[in-house]
Amino acid sequence: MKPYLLQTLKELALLGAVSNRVEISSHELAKQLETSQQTASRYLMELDNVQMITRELGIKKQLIQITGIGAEVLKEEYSQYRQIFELSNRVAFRGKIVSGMGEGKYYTEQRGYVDQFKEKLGFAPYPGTLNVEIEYVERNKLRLLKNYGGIAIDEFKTKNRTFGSVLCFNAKINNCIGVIVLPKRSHYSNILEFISPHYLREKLHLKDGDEVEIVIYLEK
Amino acid sequence: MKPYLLQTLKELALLGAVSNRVEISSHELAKQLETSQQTASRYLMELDNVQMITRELGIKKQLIQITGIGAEVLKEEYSQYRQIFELSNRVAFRGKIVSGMGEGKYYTEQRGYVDQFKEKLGFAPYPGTLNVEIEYVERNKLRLLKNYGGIAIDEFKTKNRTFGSVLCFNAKINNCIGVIVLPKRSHYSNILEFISPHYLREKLHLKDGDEVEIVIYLEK
DNA sequence: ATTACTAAGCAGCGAGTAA
DNA sequence: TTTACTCGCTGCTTAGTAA
Repeated sequence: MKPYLLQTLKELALLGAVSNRVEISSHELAKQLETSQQTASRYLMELDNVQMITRELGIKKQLIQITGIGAEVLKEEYSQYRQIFELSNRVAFRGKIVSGMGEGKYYTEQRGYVDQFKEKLGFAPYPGTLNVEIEYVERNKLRLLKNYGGIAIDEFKTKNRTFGSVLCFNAKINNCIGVIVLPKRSHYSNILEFISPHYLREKLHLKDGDEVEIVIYLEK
Repeated sequence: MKPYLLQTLKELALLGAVSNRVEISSHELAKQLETSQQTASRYLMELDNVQMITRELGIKKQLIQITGIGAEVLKEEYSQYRQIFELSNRVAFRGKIVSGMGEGKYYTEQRGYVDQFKEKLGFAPYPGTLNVEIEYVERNKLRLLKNYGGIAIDEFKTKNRTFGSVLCFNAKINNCIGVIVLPKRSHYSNILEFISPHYLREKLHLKDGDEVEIVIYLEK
């Protein structure tokens, strides 16, 4: 959606056009938007074309109401601003399901991790992790997360090797509860690993390439 | 502020740039905004020019943080969306102080009105109204108001004439409590009349031409 | 008064490229 | 890799104007 159309839609919404028809001329709208009458008129036509408003053209003025589609767009925008200012104890990611190469299963079966998961998270994970690939740029959000803490799982040693400490965050994937596991060290990876008492891939009917929505909840 | 700059600022904020420095290249930003690297770079320069972000240019990437000015712009935007979706029991106006021609005083001194004000609003108004001129286009908001009700003051007759019924709405002008009085009949006027137990013009140090913010609170 | 067309001008876009 | 310049081209804007 073009930014100037969004602005126009918001202006109409502020005049009450979400729930009522609003009487406004292209000239008046132009004044509100600080642009010309011609441009305002064109904006209204464009919004009409993409079915975000309905218009009743009279001989003078026009009655405008925002449609369901238009209201959805505004709500999405509103939710992003809430994300910025209100829900700073939540961090959201979009990503898509990918397969690991069995390392998830290997790690989630280590006694040293499992015992701590039981103690600190309250469950033993289903063997294996659900891997979600996120956009590289979202590592900025991951950095936020690491600063905020999370539930620490300590490192431990077996006779063969050392298993590094990890940070856990309560999260939801497509609204289903689970836990995100991030290696405490290591640089940023574009894969988020999800553990849960259940086999999430089956429970959520997910296959590789599916788009998912992840929301992480910060404790403090 | 140009709409596309606002969108860019919002995108940066979603990555956490309000409270943290965010590491991002113009190419990555371009991908987020679905535009070209050159355009993203130009956007960042423009935002920098108007002091809405600070940049630390490294040889790779850049560290970006939103400034106080930038955060203000985003908050204003957020507040408008709240207006649309949350505070639909509030209606806000901007306007400027104007002088009436003494009619306010004439009306607010009529026994027929004063007695009803005392009974239904709980105070006798200071004689005279504080008049605020609003943008003509905001009559759309006034129409919303009238549909929602308000406190009705009934018409009454003296031996000389009839005084029409009016609708009262609890409101704040520059955060100071008072009551907006709208004639029940009559077409839309671009003047809002404010009554209060106090002499508001003095209490708020207002003079003609001053910009004020009015918020009307709907009961139900 | 309106809305909205045409036409011309100009701002913004992005390919190419330098540093 | 980066950022950001130039410059040609596209598309948005607006003056003029018809209906």
